[in-house]
Amino acid sequence: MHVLALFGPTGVGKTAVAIAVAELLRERGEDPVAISADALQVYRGLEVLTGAASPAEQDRLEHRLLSFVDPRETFSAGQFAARAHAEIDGALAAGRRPIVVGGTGLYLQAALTDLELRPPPQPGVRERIAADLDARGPEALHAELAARAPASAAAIEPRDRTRVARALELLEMGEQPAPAGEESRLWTARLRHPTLLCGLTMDRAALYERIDARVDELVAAGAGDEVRRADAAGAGRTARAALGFEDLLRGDVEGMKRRTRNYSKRQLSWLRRLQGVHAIELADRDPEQAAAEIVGKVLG
RNA sequence: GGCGAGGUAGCUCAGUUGGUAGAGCACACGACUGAAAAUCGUGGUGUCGCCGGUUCGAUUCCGGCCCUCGCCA
Repeated sequence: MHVLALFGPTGVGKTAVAIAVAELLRERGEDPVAISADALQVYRGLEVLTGAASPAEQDRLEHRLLSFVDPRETFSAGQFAARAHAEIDGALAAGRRPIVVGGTGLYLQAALTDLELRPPPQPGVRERIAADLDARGPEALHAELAARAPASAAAIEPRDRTRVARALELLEMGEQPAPAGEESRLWTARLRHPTLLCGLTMDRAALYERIDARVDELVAAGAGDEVRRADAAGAGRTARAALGFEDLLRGDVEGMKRRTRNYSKRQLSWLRRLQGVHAIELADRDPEQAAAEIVGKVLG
């Protein structure tokens, strides 16, 4: 049985499509299960802010890998990969159709492929480098990296704080940098299981309108309260990176909309880069029509 | 009506001692290996309010007009 993967930008309505696909699959006697590939919907207590499938939606289709991380904890693609592999393998072993649904490109690839990620940071190393980064700036650390590991530095932009820090971190741990270019497995077509990958797309102007409307809905549904509660409870660095987290603490709804639109565009860049994607244009169609195309033409 | 400040990119503004202008944001495209809803790279999109004067040349100096904001009537 093939894994089905649905990838698309935030606001495109992935959950509704996944549910509609699941209903068609049940008519064919299948037992589908959704496996979320989303870096922020993993946190407990941020379901409204992150637009996770609601309890009513989860009644219609079981969703895995939602709301299982304490927001005070930091989480990572590496931790996610192990969980996602276990969920997908478990579903297949049980004869269930895994529907990987997501918006986080790196998490989708982590779920579908064997990325061979470098080791996680040792305790204290990342904190020390972060402090150094704040004090001296990324370009100074990049220069240091260039002196100690020229090949590693050459693959990284001097102002790219995250990657400069990660490269130094690996260097101090005595690890090789992640492979780049041809060596990278990020864009490989070699997946862990036979997979049918659908890219959900929509006209840009329509997508941006939906995002703006969706942010208003999330705020009306209490996203601001969620964020204040998580903030008071000591939310960690990775959970605070959720779109709108810092914005809503400041009451900046427009800022959350802007960041969400920016993000959706980066997701579309990721989508175009993926190999073997079946493009599913949502345009003016409802989720049932899109689901019919996916089940009929793609799944066959 | 008087006084003052201002009109430059989609927005907020900088600037040009006179040689047709540039930042941030927005927007487009791209990168992406244990922070990825993160972090970055590339791209300037323009009747410099309008009309006239001076000048080889005016967005810049001068005059008039229009508009906006504030204060005073």
